[in-house]
Amino acid sequence: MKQQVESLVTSALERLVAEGFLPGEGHAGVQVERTRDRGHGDFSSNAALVLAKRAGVKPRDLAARLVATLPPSPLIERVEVAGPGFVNLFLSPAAYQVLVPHILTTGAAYGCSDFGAGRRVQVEFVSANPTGPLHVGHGRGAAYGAVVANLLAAVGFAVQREYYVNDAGRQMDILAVSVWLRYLELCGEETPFPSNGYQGDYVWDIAASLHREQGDAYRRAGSQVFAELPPDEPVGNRENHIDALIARARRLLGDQDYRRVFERGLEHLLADIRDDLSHFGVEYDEWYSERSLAERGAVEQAVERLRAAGHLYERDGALWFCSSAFGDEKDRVVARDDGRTTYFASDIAYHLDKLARGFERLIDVWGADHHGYVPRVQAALAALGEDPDRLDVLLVQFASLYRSGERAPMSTRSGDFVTLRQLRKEVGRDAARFFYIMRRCEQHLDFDLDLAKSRSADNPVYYVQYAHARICSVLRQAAEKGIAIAPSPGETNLELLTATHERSLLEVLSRYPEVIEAAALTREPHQLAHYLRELANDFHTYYNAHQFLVENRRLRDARIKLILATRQTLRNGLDLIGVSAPETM
RNA sequence: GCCCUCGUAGCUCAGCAGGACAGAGCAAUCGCCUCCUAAGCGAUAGGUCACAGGUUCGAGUCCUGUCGAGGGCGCCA
Repeated sequence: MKQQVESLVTSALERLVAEGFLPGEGHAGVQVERTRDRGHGDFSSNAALVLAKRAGVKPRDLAARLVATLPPSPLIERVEVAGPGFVNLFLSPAAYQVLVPHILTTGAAYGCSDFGAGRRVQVEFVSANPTGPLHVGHGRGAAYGAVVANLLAAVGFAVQREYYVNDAGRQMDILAVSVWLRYLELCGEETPFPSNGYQGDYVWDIAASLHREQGDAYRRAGSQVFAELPPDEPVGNRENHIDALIARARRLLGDQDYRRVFERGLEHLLADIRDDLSHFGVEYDEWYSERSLAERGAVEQAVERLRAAGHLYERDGALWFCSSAFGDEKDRVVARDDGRTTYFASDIAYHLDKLARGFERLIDVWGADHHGYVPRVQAALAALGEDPDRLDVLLVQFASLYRSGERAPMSTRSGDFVTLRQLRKEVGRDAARFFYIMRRCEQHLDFDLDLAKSRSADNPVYYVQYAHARICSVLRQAAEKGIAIAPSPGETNLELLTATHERSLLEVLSRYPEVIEAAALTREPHQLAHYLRELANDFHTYYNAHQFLVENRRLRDARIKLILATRQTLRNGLDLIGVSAPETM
């Protein structure tokens, strides 16, 4: 609807240019917008204000000229010049009458567009290390990334959803050692547990299943394991201690058995994460292995490309990338003095690989704690001749849980945290999804568990869902009374929708595609959440003000059509957010 | 110290890529079910948009600085 109005204004401007009344250039900043105030019409354009100076005319005179030039359209009832030179456009009732059959015939596709024209976009999100179950912080990234991906798909992009699996690297070794030590305990060995190890109960679970299936196959004497290791904290350095422990485990188990223990931990946690996300309504097209990059030699190649381009140098035995020449605040190491490449090197390779796979645009959803990492990745892309602007990093702030006003603890290493699974079980998937995306992502989120669980009007999830259920209920009533709920075709009877509440509901419904597009392009799912609340509100108000199942057959038909269109729009919006649209509550 | 994000009503937050008198939900006060689910609706009250400059016809929105909150600055991932 907005587009149609926009094109009217644009063609008027083009005519003024053709007539030599306006310069042909410099129309940037000209907008057609929804008005906030009904008194200002439905749409408003600032064109005269923006262009007056260049045209050498007073804004109001230009506005009058613009109004006179506007092509006639059945959409527009009247046009006014207002204030300093705004052009206010009032839509005709007919404009809204076509909307209802449009929504009903478009159905689930209402709000979708071809804006993206099938351009390929990749959204990578969550990508948590498989060293433990997902916690509530990951949940926010999951909900956010999933909805951003849904929104982009809705406006016509070819979206690929990807999870980057950090299955290489030291953290995974620490997990493997943690599992092994728990296993040794189950075998009856007396082994201290490193302060740096993963202490969660899930480590016991993995160790137990290993022990159940393999018996004592991986058993080694505790004294042998810890003989002459550098001391753990508080006496020594816990990093040195655990690194030595990893090396010892490798040596005592041999590469093959060590690998098996390692794989056991990885597979267990990955399966757990997949299952968890799947129940959360988050599905991926690709689980991309970091290890596979290294095994293919992609990391070496990336480093080689940097070297060939002359952006590497050696210092203190390590290999550095001069990222500071590309906007980073300091240079970064890509290969350590022992020759092992860093996580950063893998990440460069990974992003190059994404581009090589043909995505026009890359979206990474990261925790806000990684923000310092953004400039170096973009620096690497720039250094290799890629356009760093093709990578969009969206930083999601942490979420804190509040239960009866108290903040819930969060610490991955100690295993003392609320998991996404627990959250889902406690508040349900719908409430969790909705609450997670209610706030802008760069805003700290205080997740009120009591509110999310409350079955009351205070709870925005129920509020929106209730609007949907209420419509279904009305239709059930109608069916019970033997009233036909199949609406008449086309625009029949819609001219009867003249009440203020009906007009208002129609206006909100007509805005839905604009909301989807704006939310997708700005990557701001919260706009959709707010919109749905507004739509639900308008519906509830209407419900309270008018009876739908009235005696007058034609009016009843019109109203049923209107609430069917409302239900469809609510459904579509909830679906994008990943929240169910219940028929009863 | 340097960098990032944020600072709007008592509380939690919107404010649409600068626009016409600053919005919503809670909480507070007052109303509304012989009627399609009251998990609902209406009304009242409540704000120098942290502060100071600047850009602009026009600033909550853009720029600079100050103050305040959170986060980040490893040959960790």
